[in-house]
Amino acid sequence: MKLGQATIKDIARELNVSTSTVSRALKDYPGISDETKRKVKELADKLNYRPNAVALSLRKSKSFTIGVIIPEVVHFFFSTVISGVEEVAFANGYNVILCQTNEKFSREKSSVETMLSNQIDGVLVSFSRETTSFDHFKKMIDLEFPIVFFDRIPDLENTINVTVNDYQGAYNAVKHLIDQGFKKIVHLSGPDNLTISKQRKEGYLDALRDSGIKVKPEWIVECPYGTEKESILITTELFKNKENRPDAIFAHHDIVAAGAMMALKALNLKIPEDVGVVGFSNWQFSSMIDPPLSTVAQPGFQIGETATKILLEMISKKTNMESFPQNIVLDTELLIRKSSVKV
Amino acid sequence: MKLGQATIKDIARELNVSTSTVSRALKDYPGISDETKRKVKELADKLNYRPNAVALSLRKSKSFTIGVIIPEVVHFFFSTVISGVEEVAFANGYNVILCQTNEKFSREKSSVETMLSNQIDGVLVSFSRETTSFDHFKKMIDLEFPIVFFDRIPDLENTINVTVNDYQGAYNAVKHLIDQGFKKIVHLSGPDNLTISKQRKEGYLDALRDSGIKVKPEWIVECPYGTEKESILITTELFKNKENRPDAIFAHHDIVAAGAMMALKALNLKIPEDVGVVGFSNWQFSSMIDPPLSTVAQPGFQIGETATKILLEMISKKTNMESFPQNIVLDTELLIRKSSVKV
DNA sequence: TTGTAAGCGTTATCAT
DNA sequence: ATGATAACGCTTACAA
Repeated sequence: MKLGQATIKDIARELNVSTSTVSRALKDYPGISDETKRKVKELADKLNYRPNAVALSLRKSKSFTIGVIIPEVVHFFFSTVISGVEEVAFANGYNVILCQTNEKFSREKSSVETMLSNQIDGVLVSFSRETTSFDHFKKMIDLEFPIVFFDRIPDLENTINVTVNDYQGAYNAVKHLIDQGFKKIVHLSGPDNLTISKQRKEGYLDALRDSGIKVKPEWIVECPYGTEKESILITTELFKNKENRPDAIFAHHDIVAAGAMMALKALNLKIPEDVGVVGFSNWQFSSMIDPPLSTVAQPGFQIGETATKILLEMISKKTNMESFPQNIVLDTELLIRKSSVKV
Repeated sequence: MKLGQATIKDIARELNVSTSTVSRALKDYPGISDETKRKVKELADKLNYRPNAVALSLRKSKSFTIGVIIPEVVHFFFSTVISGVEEVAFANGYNVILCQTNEKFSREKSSVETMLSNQIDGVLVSFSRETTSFDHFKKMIDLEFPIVFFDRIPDLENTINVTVNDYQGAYNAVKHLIDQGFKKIVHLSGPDNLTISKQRKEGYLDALRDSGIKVKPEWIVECPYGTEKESILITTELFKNKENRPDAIFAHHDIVAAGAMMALKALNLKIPEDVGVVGFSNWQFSSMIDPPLSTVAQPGFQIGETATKILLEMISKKTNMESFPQNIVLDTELLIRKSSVKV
């Protein structure tokens, strides 16, 4: 495309051979004289020849590019996943095209269109908060287009998903709070339509139930946006009255937990003496805040790696769809720090 | 590429017209009967026709794709920049291909090759910590390949760069520490080969000089990796002895500052009473740590937006190279929080 | 108003 | 050992 870029044709012309000869020489096909090979390669080198990946894509119906659709890059979790994706993709000669939806359904749909138009070989998806219809993904699946969902997975048949055990992670976190002697544990939950939110809520509920603690409905508050500000407002509301004040928080993720901690401090409540706090995701900052935040760590990098490995396998069709594990569930790890440990 | 994907040929065959007619009808070219247009569009719709972007790329020598080469996605600053890039690219119908170098020179070189092979229309670059030779970029520039550097800019002629005023940001930060009464201010600096590191160091030096403070050589310590751990080690070393102990830290970025704060706390030094701390970049966590960290905020999103806008202009050659501003320098903002304010 | 054909860069197939 | 040709999907002179 760049004016200066040499093509196979240029080499062929200059050497008075055919393009097929050049093509073959460059890839060491049998049946090309060493002499020719040498000349071709030398000239290619000199002209700084670089195969045109676009022409190859067209010819081979394969672009060596995978797409990633995620809500937002700036979320630590997602950027960690991308790192894992990039790593595996790069190691296998694949490029990564990135589309962030900013949690918008419309952007997600157009991202899917773009990706299909661009003949990408497969796609990794974690869908937006707004997404409730999955027709756009269904379409891809029906076309047998390689697609792997991670973190946020859809309610569809025959999808391949990579997640962490959100239920167990939440269960362990809440169990830990109970073990520490906390009894009135509220849950700042995530958007209701996401499976991860449901799973974490279930884990929370079951942990309380298993310990014989009756859950009050007002203990579960949805934080749909998951921002610090939202969390501060909600937490302040929950804790401002002395009577019946809860004594612990299990937050849907660390930003929400951090917001809650700020609100608690503003109310002059001590963490963990008055209120224990556990978050989810182990964001970069979680070990640095005061007190350090206990949290459920998700292996983001590993999620990215795993999802990409599976996707690349699907692409190269080493195996058929049926042989793929439908759901890969990775383990979380409860990191106990000061915010939840009674002294 | 997907077996199921309809092409212009399919439509042509089914409708008994030529492919050119279909092509023209689809894009409302003049000189096509309304009747034909209608039929073509209807069928296209029914077959779920989607133009093959790869074929278009090849034909037009234009891929509507830009590349981004950065050290690491997981850095809050870079992911913020990507957000800005994505936003502008998307709004203009461009895709974003992402390559992270993991701060490796070799990866950077191969990324450049990949991008060139893939006929991307332009590239945004913030190079790796290891990079000291710029031949690979020089090659692109000589080919008049559209390229915009941001944040980390090379020592090359005729490049277009988007940065923040690191010098001024650092100067303001250190001036602020001096105004607060701190006198023995150390600088935990960045990798020496990066312009940003040099600029920040200069700002630091000039601020001290302008206030008549003599800088001791041992006050400047390089933190090449910029990790929390590295910073903890270095800070502990710097502050463990009572005599001649410094009384403030200006860190090259917030992670380093956060590490320093952890080290100070471990030494039982109070922030900001005993030691004032200012960071750089306003990472997400900076307002949440204890005490909240004063820092120099960089407009990451805006850097991404600006760089991408310029790149797209270069691509569409609305203007010629000479008319481009060589250096866009955006302003930083000093965010004063508790970590640097003497009570 | 529509069709024909060439071409973007590459490779696979069939000749020679 | 090498060449000619068609094809991938699409656009665009040029012709009709």
